[in-house]
Amino acid sequence: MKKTITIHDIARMANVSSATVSRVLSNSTYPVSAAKREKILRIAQEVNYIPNLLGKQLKTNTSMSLGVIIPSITNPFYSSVILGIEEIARENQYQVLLCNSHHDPKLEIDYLQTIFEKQVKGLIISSISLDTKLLKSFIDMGLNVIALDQKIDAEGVCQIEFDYLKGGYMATSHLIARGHKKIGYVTAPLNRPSRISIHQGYLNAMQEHGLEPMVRVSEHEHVYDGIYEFDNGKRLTRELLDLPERPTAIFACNDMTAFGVINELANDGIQVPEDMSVIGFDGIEFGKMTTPPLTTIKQPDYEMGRLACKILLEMLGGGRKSELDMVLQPKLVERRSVARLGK
Amino acid sequence: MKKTITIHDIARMANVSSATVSRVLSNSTYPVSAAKREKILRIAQEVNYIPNLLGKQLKTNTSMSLGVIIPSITNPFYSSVILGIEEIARENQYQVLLCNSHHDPKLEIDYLQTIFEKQVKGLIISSISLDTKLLKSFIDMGLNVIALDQKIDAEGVCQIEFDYLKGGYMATSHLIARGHKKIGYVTAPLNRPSRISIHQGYLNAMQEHGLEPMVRVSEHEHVYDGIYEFDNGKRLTRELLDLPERPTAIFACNDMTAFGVINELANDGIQVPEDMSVIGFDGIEFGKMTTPPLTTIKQPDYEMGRLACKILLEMLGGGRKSELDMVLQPKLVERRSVARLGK
DNA sequence: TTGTAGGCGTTATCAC
DNA sequence: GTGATAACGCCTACAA
Repeated sequence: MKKTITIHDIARMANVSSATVSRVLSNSTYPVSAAKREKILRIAQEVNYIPNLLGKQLKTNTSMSLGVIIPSITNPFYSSVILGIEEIARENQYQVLLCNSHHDPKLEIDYLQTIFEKQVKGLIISSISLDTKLLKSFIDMGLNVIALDQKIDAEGVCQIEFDYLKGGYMATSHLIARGHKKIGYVTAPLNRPSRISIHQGYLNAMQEHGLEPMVRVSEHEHVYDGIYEFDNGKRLTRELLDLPERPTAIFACNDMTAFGVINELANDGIQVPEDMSVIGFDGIEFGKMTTPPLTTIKQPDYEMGRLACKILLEMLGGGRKSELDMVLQPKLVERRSVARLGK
Repeated sequence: MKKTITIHDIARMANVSSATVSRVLSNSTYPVSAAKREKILRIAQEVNYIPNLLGKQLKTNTSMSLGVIIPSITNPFYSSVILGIEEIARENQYQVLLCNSHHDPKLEIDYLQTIFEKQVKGLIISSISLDTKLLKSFIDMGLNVIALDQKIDAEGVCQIEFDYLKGGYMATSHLIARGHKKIGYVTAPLNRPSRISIHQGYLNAMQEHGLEPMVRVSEHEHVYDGIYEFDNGKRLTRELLDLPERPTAIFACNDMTAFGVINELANDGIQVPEDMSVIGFDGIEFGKMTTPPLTTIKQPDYEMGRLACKILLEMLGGGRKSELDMVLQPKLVERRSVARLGK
């Protein structure tokens, strides 16, 4: 294993001081004679010099890394978010430290701590459980944080939220506009702000049209997991089908759940959208690949990641320190799982 | 913004030397009197001391980070791999630096360089394009690398491969065992070892039973992307359906492509598995959620990630430096997209 | 334009 | 047990 080469080695070989080498090799604007510059560059090349960023970072007190804490990377919504984050980070020479919290508050805290110890100055986090006191203390010590998707009630964090209420309202209104009156809503437990809002949006739309809500909520979840959502969709749909008066359309709190709905319907020989309309929520890529493709409410995942990272980098650059909050808007994506009633 | 506190500050406050503080706070086994230890711990607690890992890492020449370079996190296969990696990493106090290469050789090199400059000593990479000379030089300088899924021809890298040939053979044999004789194979371009192997496995099985291959290959891909695969599946299925003699079963080179196959069939009113059997390859989670659930060949993604990380950590721990290569085995996952012919 | 020297925060080697 | 002190590799006043 080769010995690693430092600027001092190069300085010796080039008969200059390590300061000069540093100035050349760190692309500083500091003036260095063309001859020496060229010589240093040549030697660095020859000996295959690799800078040790730890030294630089210790000195300058910057780690070119960003922390990202999300529940789970296998959730396609979050993997798109990360893709967006990482893309912007890369363009700015930053790298991403990935942390899957699994919604575990203890893990979140551990990650937060380690990240900060590594002198990471920027964090994007989607959390519902984080101790805001702790977060606040890190912010006081210079951490810049962006709360994604899930609101965090702490001063100084920039919020990028999503209008779940409007999304729920939009989905329901779409079904109503298509002539549906008996519209079922199936949802995971109402134990998160986002879920509560979607549900409320549904209720608002129904009430506005004098329609009777038909809601089915699954019991408390233990693990967050795609198959869990899928099974929820199946089970709750079963309940809806067993009703004396079945709905003509089902709205699911997320796309995975909607896949479960469609599956259960298919098992019963019920055609979508001919016999039953289905609408989801999230707009994950896989919705395009189901049969039929899923009509849904799009939450801009990839764009959300890009935006979050851009803002974070601005904050790091000393730009806007001001609290900037924003609410991203839902968008209806019409595919083929919703039919006009009585067509 | 508060001033950050160092061990020297604590040393001053406790009337001890910074060496003693370091010994206590870094959990060294070095003997320190109980009284001082207790005092130092108390003060550190009071002033909310946060160690600066950059200092430690510079001194000890270790960054507790691992690099992971994969094509794209939005590919569910890779997101499962990453989940596995990150889990094991976390259990060992390591963190993951995530890099999406999009199969771009230039990006891969950039990432590799940066990672190494950050003094990362362990890398897990899935690449088909990496310059092995460069990689070799990093290995010589102390980088430990594990090639995942895609073989890298460089001395000193540990390979964790997957038996694609056997997988392709298994899928085809399964269809044959179910009574199918006219079996179509649809695939993305045969420009990667893995794809070539699956294809070959198919050919082997067909030949072994004296069956005539029916292969459809899509033209060169530009972007790697789920929808691209899906569309491939649709288009190639179309070709198969337009044949004078249609197949009774279709084998797709991956699950996303298989979803496209199923979709195109459904658009034609062809029922799966009643009118046509379909089998995929990968075993991603979503295969459980389609209608019908997709029979497929499982490639152990999550377990692969865990295994890779475990081995990497062993290498880092100075354990096995020996070249250890392994080939993970495929597994048939029977769900409901394959029917026995003439049942 | 160049070099000297000090320091970033930590650990490790020595003496005591 | 404990404390100076010297690194680790780099940057950056400041002086020349």
